[in-house]
Amino acid sequence: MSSYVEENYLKAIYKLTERNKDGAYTNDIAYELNVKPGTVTEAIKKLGEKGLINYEKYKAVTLTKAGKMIAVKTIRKHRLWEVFLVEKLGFKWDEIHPMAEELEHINFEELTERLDNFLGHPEFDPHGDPIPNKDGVFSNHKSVKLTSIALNTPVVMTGIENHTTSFLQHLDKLGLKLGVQVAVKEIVDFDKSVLVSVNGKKGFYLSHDIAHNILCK
Amino acid sequence: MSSYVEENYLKAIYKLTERNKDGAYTNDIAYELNVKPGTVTEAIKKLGEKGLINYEKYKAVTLTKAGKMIAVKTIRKHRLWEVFLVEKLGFKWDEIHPMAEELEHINFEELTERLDNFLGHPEFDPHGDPIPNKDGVFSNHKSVKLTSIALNTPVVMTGIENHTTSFLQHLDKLGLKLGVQVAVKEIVDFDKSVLVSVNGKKGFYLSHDIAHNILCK
DNA sequence: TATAATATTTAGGTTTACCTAAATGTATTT
DNA sequence: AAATACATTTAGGTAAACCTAAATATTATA
Ligand SMILES: [Mn+2]
Ligand SMILES: [Mn+2]
Ligand SMILES: [Mn+2]
Ligand SMILES: [Mn+2]
Repeated sequence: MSSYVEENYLKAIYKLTERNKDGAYTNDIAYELNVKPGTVTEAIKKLGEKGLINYEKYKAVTLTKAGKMIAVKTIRKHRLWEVFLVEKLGFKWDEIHPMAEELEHINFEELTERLDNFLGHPEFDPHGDPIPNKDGVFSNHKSVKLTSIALNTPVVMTGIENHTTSFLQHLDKLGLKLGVQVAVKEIVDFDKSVLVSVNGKKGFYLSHDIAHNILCK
Repeated sequence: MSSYVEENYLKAIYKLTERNKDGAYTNDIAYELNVKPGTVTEAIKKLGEKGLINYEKYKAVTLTKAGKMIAVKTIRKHRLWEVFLVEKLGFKWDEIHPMAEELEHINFEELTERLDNFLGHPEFDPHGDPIPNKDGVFSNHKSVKLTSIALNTPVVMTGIENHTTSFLQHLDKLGLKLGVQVAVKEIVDFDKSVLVSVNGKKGFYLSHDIAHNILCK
């Protein structure tokens, strides 16, 4: 299996396992990678034989230590390139993901480490997601959803839980970017929408759905 | 045909056609890409159908306008990434080619143009090769081989005609890098080796073979 | 101009990564 | 516990990009 395809399977399994501790299901992997379930069965059997995942027929799969390392290193490359695209080339945070999806498969350790150095060893990517170090260790963020912040308690926006272009662009329009100070002024009883202030200034209402996808500290 | 493979065929044909104006031969393309001649025949037929090359059975192939554009754009990406790797990440000129071979296939026009801008619109790559602009136009260098420079005429080293690691590393060892001033002090009758001075200082002898691969202006 | 040498193509295979659709296994609901 | 729904696997195919080896063209040489 080409490293391109292999890395994408392992990354998908990693992502799904973060949510579902049991492991990743065939159908979910298929959905994540835009392929059909039969294709996934074939692929995960091979990854199992390679010792990269734990595969048992009809069971959810999990990553082995080796598989997890490849997944995490791919995430590291992805996020470092995203930092490069934003910090050095001036792209916006909603434009970078497709490029990083390709760049993450360029495998030269020396390139990754020099890039990391060039960028000043960033700890988080432009979406606030942590960048694992070269040994695969993540620095822990401990952020919480905006929907669980107490009233009138100022916090800093540190991340997001939805990475769609439309969500990112909407946040831009509202001036909600990483680092801004946010405070919840009111929780609307009717629909759980929240009134927020941004950097002290009088703010606006956010739907529960939006607030739920904003992370703060 | 994947853009990765397609770009490599077109690039190889471009390179071979630069030398052999008739076009590129099946066997030469095969050698260039490390594949077997039968594989090339199959590939060039498809590229012909796509309108990227002019293919006639048993004849050398040439690039169409469309094919040439893809080849040149691939070369542009390759050389821009090489500048990045040297200027920004601090790699040496003998380390960068394999990485650029991968990076050149990342196809996002906006990425290429922003990279170009970030690098200050370089005209030449770290090996002295010209970087075509986004319309595929090369700036002309007009350099000549060190073997055809008149005695005691100081010139500037601007390029090389051999890109092997061993050649590059040898030049490094001799202090022969792009931009140095070189003068031919003597041409040895016996073996056509040349005595050169470098940046005014007393120099050393270079075999004809080495001198022949050094370009000056 | 035959013959030999060399280049190119063709024929028949393989592997990878995908597909559809049928078969089978697992889970949920009556 | 059957029946039904849903998930997963299997079976059989395809297309891309490679291979080897045989067949055929072209080119060079005797
Ligand atoms: Mn991303
Ligand atoms: Mn990100
Ligand atoms: Mn190169
Ligand atoms: Mn170069």
